[in-house]
This record gives sequence, C-alpha cells and structure tokens, in this order.
Amino acid sequence: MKNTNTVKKKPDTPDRSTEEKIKEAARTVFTRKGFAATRTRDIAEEAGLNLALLNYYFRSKEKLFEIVMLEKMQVFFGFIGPIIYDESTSLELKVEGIVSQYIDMLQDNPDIPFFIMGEARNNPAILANAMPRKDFLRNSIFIKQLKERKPDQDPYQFLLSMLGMIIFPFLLKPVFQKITDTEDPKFKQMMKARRELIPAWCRAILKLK
Amino acid sequence: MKNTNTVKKKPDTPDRSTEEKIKEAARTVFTRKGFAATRTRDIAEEAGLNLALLNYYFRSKEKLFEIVMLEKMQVFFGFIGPIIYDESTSLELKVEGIVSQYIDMLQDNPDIPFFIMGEARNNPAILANAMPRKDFLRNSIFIKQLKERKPDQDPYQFLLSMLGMIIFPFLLKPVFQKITDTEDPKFKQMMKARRELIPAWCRAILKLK
DNA sequence: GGAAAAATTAATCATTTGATTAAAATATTT
DNA sequence: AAATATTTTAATCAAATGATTAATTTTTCC
Repeated sequence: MKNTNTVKKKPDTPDRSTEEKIKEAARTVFTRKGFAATRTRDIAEEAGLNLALLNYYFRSKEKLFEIVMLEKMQVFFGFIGPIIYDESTSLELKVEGIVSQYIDMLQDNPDIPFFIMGEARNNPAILANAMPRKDFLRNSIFIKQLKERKPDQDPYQFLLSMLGMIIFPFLLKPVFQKITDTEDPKFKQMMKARRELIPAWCRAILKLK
Repeated sequence: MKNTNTVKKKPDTPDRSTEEKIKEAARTVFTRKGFAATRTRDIAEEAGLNLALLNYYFRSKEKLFEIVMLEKMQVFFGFIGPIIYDESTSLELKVEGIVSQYIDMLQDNPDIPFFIMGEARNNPAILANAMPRKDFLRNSIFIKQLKERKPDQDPYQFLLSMLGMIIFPFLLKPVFQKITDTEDPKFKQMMKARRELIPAWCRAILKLK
C-alpha cells in the first residue's frame, strides 16, 4: 500500500536496499545536474528501478530533493563548527584545520559547492531549513580572533578570501581543465598541494599591516 | 516569412527592437536560471512578446542560448587578454588591473560566473567554440612573470587563488547574505573594498619565500 | 493606393515529465 | 497453506514545454 503523508509504516525487517538505492541515485543525479535539470526518470534509471517507486517511497521529486539537499548542507557546513568554536586553538591553526578538512571533503565531493550555491540561487526557500543559524558564524571564536587580529577590517573579508582560495578551484575545475589541459590526476595533485599553500598564504595575509 | 536555416534575409531598414528584445530577455533569463531551468515562455514573457517570435527570429532555444553564451564568454574572458599580454607592466600592476576590472565587471554582471561554470559542467560541448585557446593563458606574459617570480611553484596555483578571491564572493553571494544577514548595499561596498584588499594580499603572497 | 514581403498572433501539435492507478508479484503473518 | 500486507510493475494521465502552422496585421516598395 502506498505511504500516506501522515505516518510512515515500515515493516519490521524490510529490505531497505530499494529505498536506499533511490536515495543514492538521487544524490548522484541531483548533485551533478541540479534540481531543474534532473528528471525523475534519470534517477530511476540510475537506480535501476521502476519510476513509480520514487513516488512510492518518497512523496514527490521535491521531497526527495529536500532530503538530498539537507544531507549535502550537513556535509558542507557540518565540520567547521567544531573548528571555529574551538577556544584552545590559534587563528593560524584554525585556518590549517579548515583548509585541510575542506580540501579533503571536496576531493571526495567535488560537486557539492556548485550544487549548494546553485540551488541557493534558484530556490532560496529550500535552504532556509538546512542553512546554519544566523549567529553560527558571527558568534564563533574564529571571527572573534579575526577581529582581534585585524580590528579595522571586516573579518568576513578574510573569510571570503580563504574560502575562495579553497573552494573556487573546484568550481572552476571544468573550465580550468579545458583551458590549461590539466588531467584529473594532475588536478588532484594540485589541490593536494594547496593544503600547504593556502595556510601559508593566509599567514602572510594575516601578518600584513 | 519565416527565416530559413540557410540565408538570413533581413529587410533594409528593419525595426530591430523585437529581435533585440528577445536577445536581451534571453540574456536575463538564461543567465539567471541556466539553460535547463529556463522555459522559452519565460523569455517570451520577459520580453513581452509572443512565444512564436522566438522561433521566428532564432531557430530554437538552443540557438538562442548559444548566442547568449558566446556573448557572456566574451565578457568573462575578453578583457584579461590585453592585461596579461602587456609587456610593459609589472606583475603587481597586472594583478591590480585584473582585480579592479574583474570586480567592476562582476558588479555589473554578478550572474556571469555561475552561468558559465554551470553550463561548462552540464554541457561542455557548447563551450568549445567560445572558450579561449589552449595557449591563451600559457603563453601570456603574466604566466611568464609568475614563473620568474616563483620558479619552484606552479603559476596556476597563484592564479587560482587570485581568481578565487575575486570571483568566489559573487558565487557565494546568496548563501553569504543569508548566513551573515548582509544587505545588497553592504555587500556591494564590501566588494568595492576588495579592489584594494586583494592586490595587497596578492603582493604579500608574491613576496613570500 | 495596392501588391508583395515581413512581422505578429492565436491555436495547435508532439513530446517530455511528474505523478497516479490498478494489477501482479513478493513477502509476512497466522 | 491461506490470508493479509507490502512491494513492484506496466500502463496511463494531466500538465508543461518546445515547436509549428495558418491566419491576421503591419510594413515596404512600386
């Protein structure tokens, strides 16, 4: 029987693989092509399942999308909390942590930034739930330390640059590879090198003035 | 009579405004929503014209899109050529020029980077025509100067960071504004401030080691 | 002014796409 | 094993969408 929108009754020992297959396929296709360009048939095909099963397990394309989006936001924002709220580490150490963790994550999930920024543009409403709270950044130790170090500069200016250095290459990847004739292994190696380069550059920036 | 796909016959003194209205509307809608999420009806409505006129003046959604894409690539890559091939300016001066010109352009066309990178992902083929030649960057004076300054470092590492600092904030804009509660005027002012900040940061990075 | 050409419109078509349904297949329970 | 519940499938629907057509209006040119 079809799931209602009220209570989701699950059998005791279900073969979860079908539902999980759909989610996995949805992750892949949504993240690669975005909501608008993704057809439910793409997902069904990617999962190797009948189209109707998408609506059977999840109510609609939108609901399925929301689940994927929530997961991805978690991955994208999840790990910086512990770093930027750590009272015991220096600014420089925080930068190192953010850089290396972000680059590791992006090597595994290169489509995430584009996915999140794209949907944030097209459908700001859907982000409202998954987005970090307003004061998540503002109240962080990281921002406090930045203000102390550079009292006369907006701390978000540095943050934007640091994130730009980390994330932007992954966004530019298709264009960059085409223009510079860079193959995947070489690109990966470059990104790995940036784990050392970016913190060094940030230190130089923070020392200024 | 309808235009054929062979020769486009134009009257001598046509009122070009209809064709131009369509192109202008197509620029707006395509750039904001991307190819897949744009419906031809959106463009017709934006232009205040009958839907059939799109196919009358341009053959198809794809053809219209190609025109817009070509234009945008021109805007995005067009102005850096004269700067990076200038034999008479220093590395630092080139950085200043790139930063200020890019930020000016992005203030006027904030949707461009996302548009180009998005379509580069979804439809790499369509870029092939409009993309700069393989050696456009490699043979530039800018890259040569970077190699001289930092012989033991891939010059594209610096380039990626510089572009990241410039462009990334415009990509993150919707997310950033939501998280930090930054209104448009404040954001604009921040971007203006980066015209001075980024060159200073780049100088610090180039002085390293 | 009138014929020819060009531009515009409303109606319609064919395909795509998200969703639904009823029947069939499979699993679970008693 | 029968009965019941759950899962899966094939067929279909309704709306959306890119495109076309035939008729109408407007412009051009003699």
